[in-house]
Amino acid sequence: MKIYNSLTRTKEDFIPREEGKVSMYTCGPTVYHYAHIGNLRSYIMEDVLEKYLRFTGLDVKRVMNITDVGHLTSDGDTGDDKMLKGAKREHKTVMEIAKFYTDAFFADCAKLNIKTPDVVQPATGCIDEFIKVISSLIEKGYAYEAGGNIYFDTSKLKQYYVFNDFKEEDLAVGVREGVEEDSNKRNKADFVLWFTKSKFDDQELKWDSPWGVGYPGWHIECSCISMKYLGEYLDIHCGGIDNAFPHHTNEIAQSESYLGHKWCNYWFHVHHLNTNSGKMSKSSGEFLTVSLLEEKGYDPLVYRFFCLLSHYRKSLVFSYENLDNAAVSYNKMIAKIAALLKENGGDIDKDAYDRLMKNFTDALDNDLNTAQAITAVYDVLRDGTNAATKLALIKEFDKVLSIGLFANAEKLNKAAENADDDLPEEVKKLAEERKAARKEKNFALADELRDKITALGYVVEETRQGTKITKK
RNA sequence: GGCGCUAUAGCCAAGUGGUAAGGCGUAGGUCUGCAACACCUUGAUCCCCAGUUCAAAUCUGGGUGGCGCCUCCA
Repeated sequence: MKIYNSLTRTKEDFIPREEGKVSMYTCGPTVYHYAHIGNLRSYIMEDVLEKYLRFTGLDVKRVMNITDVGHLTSDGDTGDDKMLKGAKREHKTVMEIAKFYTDAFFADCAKLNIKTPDVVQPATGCIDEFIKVISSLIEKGYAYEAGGNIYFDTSKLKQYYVFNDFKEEDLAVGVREGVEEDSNKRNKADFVLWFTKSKFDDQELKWDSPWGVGYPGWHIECSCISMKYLGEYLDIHCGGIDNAFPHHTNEIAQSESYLGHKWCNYWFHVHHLNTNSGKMSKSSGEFLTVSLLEEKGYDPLVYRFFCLLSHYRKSLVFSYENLDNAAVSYNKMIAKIAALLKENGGDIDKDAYDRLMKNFTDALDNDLNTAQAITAVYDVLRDGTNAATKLALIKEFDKVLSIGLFANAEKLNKAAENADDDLPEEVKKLAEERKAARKEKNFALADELRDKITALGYVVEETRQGTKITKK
């Protein structure tokens, strides 16, 4: 499989360090609010990556952190603590907030068929590891104390900017409103490993450390949690593109300084979901969550399908028009599969199976081209081979795509079978009358009766199998 | 200001040097009392300019537009 590596900025053959095994790390959510569907795009694409690696026979171990320690809006002693802000907003303790939104996050993932990683580790459970690594970095001369906080000294590195060709003097510090430069730093790019000074007197989560009571910086948790569960070497690190700098850059700085050797070989970055006005964020525009989409009548899997329709390294624009487009395509696809399920029968045609399977694997082997993989599903549906072969392929595809191709098609068929049973007596009666009217070719009456049924909230359609009445 | 990504039909989108996949929509048709469904048919020389090449949407250089990052962000 070829995969684009942000570190080398080229597509490379993916070769795990240990044959047959893959260690994979994902930056998890900060649990101070619901995840919006832009956040979830990354997790969907990473889920496809993980499942495809497994599909090709690799044994994947995937670890994800949960950020339940407050992040400041800047390394300077300014801004707000996100966890604390969330807690205040909802009159709960920080730990209650973390628990609530962690559960909410995994509930959303479940609706989107995102597999829970093998290890999920909240940052607050690894304070000892953080202290151990920070102590070692100080010993090795990569970190220093200033103004009560511990900072990483980026001037000690041969190359700090690994993903971008930033020049230190060109960095616009404080480019955002409300972000001030921290005068304790020796170098512009230095970052905090451990805080003891905070303007938040009521900071709930604090731990004792060799440097005083405080809490960890933003970046240290991912390095430590990864090393704790996956060891000194990592095959793939995933995350949103906005984390490439500074978060991932800092992770590399810390981890490699601590380990004394290269840490992670492949960096997989998912690009953003945008709205017409730019990047989707929690602070501006409509706050789009999975629950909101459900309220509006969309199956969460339609959103997953929508994401799969585009490449993970391209920014994707979300609009209801585009989602509707995806929903129509998705439902038609499901309907076709439902029809195949009724045919079934026949033996699997090995040649056709291999040929059509190749379309699918070729697509995903090429830097996880999911749009092409969806086309491979259409290739199957359109092909002249028998239903058994098609269904076998689709079942395999969906192990990776996870868009409920089989499950929803079966559901559709079952719903069609039981449709009549669920109808209210009133509707059934009108339907019988209409059937009789049609038989007598009294179409005026039939149309009148159809209008009555429609008025009760049902849709009447003549299919090739007979009259179908469904709830609107 | 610096750095990075990107630009394909009405919309979404693939394409990684050999003459533009697929999906949605549109229009026309077949079928059925009508409608819907289904099925068939229907569309672009690829932002602009220059260059390399027998050959470029695909490579190079220069523009222009969009998006992102530059210490909250997936």
